[in-house]
Amino acid sequence: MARKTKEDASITRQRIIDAAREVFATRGVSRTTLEHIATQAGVTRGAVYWHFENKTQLFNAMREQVFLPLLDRMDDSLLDNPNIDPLTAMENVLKNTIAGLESCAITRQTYEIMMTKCEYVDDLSIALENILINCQSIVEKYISVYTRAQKQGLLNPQHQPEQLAMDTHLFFSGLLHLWVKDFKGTQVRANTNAIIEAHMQLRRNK
Amino acid sequence: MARKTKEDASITRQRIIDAAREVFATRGVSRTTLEHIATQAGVTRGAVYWHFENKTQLFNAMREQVFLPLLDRMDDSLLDNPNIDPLTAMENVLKNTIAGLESCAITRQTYEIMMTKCEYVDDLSIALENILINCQSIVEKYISVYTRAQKQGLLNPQHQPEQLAMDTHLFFSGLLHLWVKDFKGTQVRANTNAIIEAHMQLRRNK
DNA sequence: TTATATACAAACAAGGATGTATGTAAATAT
DNA sequence: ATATTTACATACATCCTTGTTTGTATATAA
Repeated sequence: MARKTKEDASITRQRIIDAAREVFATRGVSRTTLEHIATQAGVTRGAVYWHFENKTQLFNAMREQVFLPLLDRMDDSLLDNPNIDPLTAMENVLKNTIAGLESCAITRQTYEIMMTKCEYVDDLSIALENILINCQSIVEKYISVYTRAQKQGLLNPQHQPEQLAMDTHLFFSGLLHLWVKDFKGTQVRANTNAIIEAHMQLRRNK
Repeated sequence: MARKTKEDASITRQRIIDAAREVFATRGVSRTTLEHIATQAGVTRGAVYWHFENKTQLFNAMREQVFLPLLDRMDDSLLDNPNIDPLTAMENVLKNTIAGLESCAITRQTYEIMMTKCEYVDDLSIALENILINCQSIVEKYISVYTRAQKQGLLNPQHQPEQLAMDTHLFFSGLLHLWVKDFKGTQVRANTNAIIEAHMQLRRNK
């Protein structure tokens, strides 16, 4: 074989990441060998070792491609809409996140891997810590939204933004988990929107 | 070495299960070898293979020791208390489940393994299906509790039992996940009871 | 009391998986 | 035009891990 141009190389790199995601999703991270990934990507292990130090670094690259952009989009939807009411904005964010899972196989596979097909020990436990840190910032965003809603009189007055934010975070975290695990669609996938609407309705001032 | 009596053998079997749980919790299921487990239990792999077909069967035995009794206790607390009001009963069940995690290292380790230290592929994916089935029955129990609460006029009248049940299930599922992952205690472990109380308060008629 | 099944330990065989080292042809720098 | 990287493929050595087989001392049954 011949040496590739820089552009070709970055394509190869991306194909290795895509291959890793696909094999991870079917075999689990631990049972996946670099040989599996290389074959799926149409290269040899030499190429994988050229682009990535080891399986963990490849895993991290795969994860970051999906989760880093995710937080950015959330900022855009939640914070930059002064014309729409905060509770509806939040409802839309939750619905759109699920819609993103439905429409994008890459996102779906990555969530599936992170939730049910990897073990957070040793080097991978850092990924879990990062997820925890993201949770912090998500809850803070929820708080700011509920605070705005409260100021606009949209909230049921006996509830506090901090409590509502944590409740929503736990609710949505549970929803994501069950959505991913319920791949047959019998429990939540069929009526996710109604579930989200009911959750938000609990908060609204009548 | 000598042959043990039946009682001795069942002790050995239990020690292997305990050893498996401990090693699983620190190294993850995949990276744990039967040699690790045997050493931790003070036996050789021969003993492990005598009592269990393979690692998967050992994993299932470990899991069932914690999760089968769990559902029973939930039945007792939720269904057999006609004197206490349903919403308070549910609040107590949620609080007690968390308290059980705090007080019992075996339960805690098992949850940790099931949530962050095993990969649900191949033979282990059956465990995930079982979890899903349990979710179904848990939601049904929640529905019956909320229905009783509704009949007693305890519920905010605009909410329906089915919606509340699913919302509570997702909330508590998320809470369990975050509780387990937040082993440093900065996010939820410190104030779990307040979070549960706030969740139930959202439902109560004023 | 003898035969058999039990509860393991120890030894064996075989197949991966990983990391590294080496080879190499072409792109790119000089 | 030549030298040097680059982007891989190929080959190698090592280390587990697993499953199975064999050995064995002793409960237990008959």
